[in-house]
This record gives sequence, C-alpha cells and structure tokens, in this order.
Amino acid sequence: MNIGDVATLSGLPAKTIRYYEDIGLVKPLRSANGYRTFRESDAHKLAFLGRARALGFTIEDCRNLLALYEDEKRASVEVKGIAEQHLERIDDKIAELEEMRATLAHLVDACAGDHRPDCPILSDLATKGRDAESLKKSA
Amino acid sequence: MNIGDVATLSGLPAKTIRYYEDIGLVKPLRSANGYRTFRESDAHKLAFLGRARALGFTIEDCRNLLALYEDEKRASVEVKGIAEQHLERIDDKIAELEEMRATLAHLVDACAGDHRPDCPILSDLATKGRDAESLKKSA
DNA sequence: AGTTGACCTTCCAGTAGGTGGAAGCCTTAG
DNA sequence: CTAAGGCTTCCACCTACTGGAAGGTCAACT
Repeated sequence: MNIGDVATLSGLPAKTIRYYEDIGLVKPLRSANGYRTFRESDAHKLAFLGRARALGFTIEDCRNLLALYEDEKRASVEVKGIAEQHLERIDDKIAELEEMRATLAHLVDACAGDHRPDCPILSDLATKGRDAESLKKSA
Repeated sequence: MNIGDVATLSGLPAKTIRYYEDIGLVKPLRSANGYRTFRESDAHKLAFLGRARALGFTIEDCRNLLALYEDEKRASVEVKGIAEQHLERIDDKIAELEEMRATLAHLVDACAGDHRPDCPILSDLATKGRDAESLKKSA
C-alpha cells in the first residue's frame, strides 16, 4: 500500500503519517522507487493511533499504548494506568474550562451589547483586583 | 518600574512580558542602561492581559480587546461579540472533552487492571470500525 | 576598590502535533 | 508526449510561551 491508501483507510492525512514515521511510531518499508510501502500491520497501527489520538492521548501515551498493544505479555493494569492518568487530565481540563465558561457567561450576560462604550466585560478585565487599593475599595 | 516589578504586579513571568513586547502588546520605554521602563498604564495593560488570558482568550483576542479597551468610542457589542465567540469555542471544547471522557471512563471501567494481558481498552483502540469488513460483522 | 548576588539584556532553541508549500521525481491514461 | 495526480524531501510556520547561555548593571557589604 502507498501512503494515500493508508491515509484513506486510517482517516489520517498523509502528512500526519509521514510525521508519525519521523517520530518513529510506524516504520513502513520502501519500494524501489522510494515510495513508502505499508503493510497491513502498519495500516492497523495507524488506525489505532488515530483512535487513541481522537481520545486525546498524547503522542507519548500513544507510543506506550502501542508498545503494550504489541506486547503479548503486557499486564492490563499498565494500560489502565495510562488511561486513568489521561482521564484525570481530561477532568482537570474540563473543570478549568467550566470555570472560564461560568465567568465568561456571566460577563456576556451582563453586557448590553449595543453601540454604547460601557462594557462590564472590559471593566472586569481592567479592574478585577487591580491592586491592593482597589481591592480595599470594593471590599 | 523595571520588568521584575510589573511581573510581580501583574502576576506574569518576566519572560512572558518580554514576549508580549515582542509581539507588540505592550510598548515599554527604555532607560539609559537598556532596561525596560514600565509606566502605570503598561502595568495596567499587562494585568488586563493576564486576566484575559486566564479566561482563555487567544492573543489575537487580547489584542482586539485591548484596542477596544483603549478606544473611548467603542461599542460594547464588539466586545460582546468577541466574548461570545470565545464562549462558543469553550463550549465546543467542553463538549469534545466530555465525549472523550465518557468513552474513556467506560473503557477504564471495563478494564480489570490486573496482571493479565486482556484489555478492553486496547481491544477498542485496535478494532473499533477497523474496516468495512469488521463493521459488517459487528452489525 | 572589589566582590557578591540579584537584576537586567539579547539571542537561540525547544515544546506538541502537526500543517502548508515549494521543488522535483514517478506513474499512468489519453 | 504530455498532463494529471501521487509521491518524495525539506523548510517554514502555527500557539504561547519557556529554558538556558552569555554577558551587562546595580546596590550592598567588606
């Protein structure tokens, strides 16, 4: 298979596949004309990578998951460990975004959104805890 | 004020402040010894930037917000527009993460996490919709 | 005066995970 | 024989910083 074929099969752009070769995630063969030649197993790996990436695993996670995948004697606890760590990262990220969302939604709601210059969003960005002085005033 | 002072005041690392000067967000003066000299207004801007960044606004958003902030004749609808777009981005991101989270939590839950090699997480990554063939089989 | 230590400067490189584009082969159909 | 499309490499760019090296400056202490 050429790169275009695995790209179609795996759903990954050819550019990304070349990049994955660069960083050692896949090791396709080369045919006489210099083209990359992908085996079934390469296509399989790339699909695996695509799905792991879609779940938000980092490239390093993917490298480890792939190694475990290929290791017949792996212990599932290792896989689970990686997944649990990632789950935690996701939860942290969600929490962070929820907090931003709450603040922002509140500000958007407070803003008239008309032709006038008065804007609670800008006021908030400008003055919130500007210094000890303004803190004292608002307290 | 030297860079260390505004760093303390704004809560931004000195490195970041230099970077912000590089990309034209602040324009501190220079004293005879080559040190950056920050006015009150610069410190103020940096604090503004710090808060906007903490809400997840991109640098480009920040640039625009800062411009609106300094424009006495702005219309609040412009600010609100930027904020609303950002809110939408945040919501999209949260939705994406929630979806990952759901899938991942499900997989983690299904994985024994012991010394044995059997692992639903790897199975899922390896086989989900591998190709038209396997899709047909599982359907 | 000398020295120490905390600041400050610039510049270069690297992070994650690709993406875009240029310049140039290879292959195949018409 | 030529044109289209696929493939190759290489280099640059993206976001938003961060780390580190090499070196100038300043205030305090000896």
